[in-house]
Amino acid sequence: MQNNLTESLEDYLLEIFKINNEKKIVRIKDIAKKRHVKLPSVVRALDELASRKYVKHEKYGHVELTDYGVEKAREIYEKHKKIFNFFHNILGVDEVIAESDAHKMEHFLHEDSIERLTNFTNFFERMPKDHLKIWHHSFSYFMKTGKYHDLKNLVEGDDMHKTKEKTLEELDVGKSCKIVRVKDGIGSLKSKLLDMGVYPGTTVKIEKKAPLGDPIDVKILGYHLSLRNEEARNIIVEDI
Amino acid sequence: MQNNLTESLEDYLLEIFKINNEKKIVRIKDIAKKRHVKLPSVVRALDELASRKYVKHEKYGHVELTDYGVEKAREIYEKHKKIFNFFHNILGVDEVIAESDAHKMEHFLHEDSIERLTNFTNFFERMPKDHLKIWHHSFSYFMKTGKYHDLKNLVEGDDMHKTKEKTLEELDVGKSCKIVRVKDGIGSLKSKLLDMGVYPGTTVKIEKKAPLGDPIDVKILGYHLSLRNEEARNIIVEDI
DNA sequence: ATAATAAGTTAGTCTTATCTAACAAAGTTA
DNA sequence: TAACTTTGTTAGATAAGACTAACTTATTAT
Repeated sequence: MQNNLTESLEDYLLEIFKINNEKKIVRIKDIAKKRHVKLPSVVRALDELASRKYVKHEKYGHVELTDYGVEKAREIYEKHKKIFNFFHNILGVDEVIAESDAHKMEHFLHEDSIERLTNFTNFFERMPKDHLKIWHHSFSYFMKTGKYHDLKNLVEGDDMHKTKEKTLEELDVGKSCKIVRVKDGIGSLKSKLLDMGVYPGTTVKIEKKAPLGDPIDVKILGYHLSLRNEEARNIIVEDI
Repeated sequence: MQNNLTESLEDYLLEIFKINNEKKIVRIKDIAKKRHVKLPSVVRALDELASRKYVKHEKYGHVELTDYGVEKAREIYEKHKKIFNFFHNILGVDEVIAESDAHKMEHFLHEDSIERLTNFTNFFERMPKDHLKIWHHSFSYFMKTGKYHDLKNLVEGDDMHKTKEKTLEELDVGKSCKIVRVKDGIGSLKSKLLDMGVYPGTTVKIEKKAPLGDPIDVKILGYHLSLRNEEARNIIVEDI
């Protein structure tokens, strides 16, 4: 009957909070399904949460969060989102992986670490496009070569536009373009695209892009596709 | 007798590895002290580790890592260092906090997340000083003001060291300030101002500012002047 | 060299978090 | 409304990881 929650109980609390925001009624079965546990485990956890005043739960009735419970759940949720955003939006970690990593970290990561992570995220997410482009370019150049571009060139844009050939990698979010050709680069990208019916001339739109990393979300022929930088680099495009 | 380690067992293994690198002999007591547990807990853990072939341990004798154990420990240690470096060296999280956060993360953080974190860390740690300075400046300016410096100004390095330097563009409506200098920027701004008798030291007041951009109405020496953003950006000012 | 102290071990307990099996209440359908 | 299905509960088991108490072996100091 102590008052601090274990990781497991925090997970239950958060799950209840999430279900509550989707459906009206929170059922034991739903919680069990989401947490991948059996019903009795949920019941046990609810007893614990109820004894600590985070939830109300009458036998055979539905589950309700107390105000205190909502507050706590929201706190955890905020942490989760901040951590997730950093790993997914900034670092470009795959959505599923970032979810699962953040889900663990949300329980213990020091608030100072989270704050700094958040500052970082904000810095990149609110950055004007031209700034962002330079950082992005500089980073991917570093990843490719281990070197750094001369900054003046970068800012003046010399380096970025001198080659006539534009690749999908360089395209900005929201922009559409036409595929010119696909280089035979990594793996089976070319055949993968051909299978999808993507030929020169097909229009591609950049949906999402992590500031300093993969992946790039694109839309082609109605499909959503997640490309790695190395892949996007092999797709030559032109403006429409 | 399964072969994958729990977080707790990984911690024991890592601790043995660390002690081994400091002292010759690894004693149960040392492990217990480092891990803040009692002796029997260590003995139990060692039994487990021994049954999985990570350590050798004869009754009442000292503890030794197998080659396999060293390999595994080193793996964990590497992860730890990478995560720690990011949080401490890049984000600037306090050493103790970063240690403890990394110590938790090292057990589960997905290798892709770690790789991206590491790339990021390398990108910053190997960055030439002038790049880094700009980056740093840009970030701290963002933290202070929520805004972004003009990149060209940053790269030209004119105002990098004087964090307090503000341009007229950044000043809020109603505020007054003193002109420090005018950069030779666009067109004939500098000479235009000189013609008006505007020299360093002259007081300027922002009269009006359109919500999302140009022009900026200022009052100098009794004149009303309408400046475009690009012009205002070249006028360095300081608070009075 | 032997008594005292330190270090290590064994056995058994506790807590957390899961599970299965058996039972009970709600809800649904014929 | 009675039978069936779904959902929820209770009781008891198991596993991990810690603990205390009691015991054994090693080390040290007189």
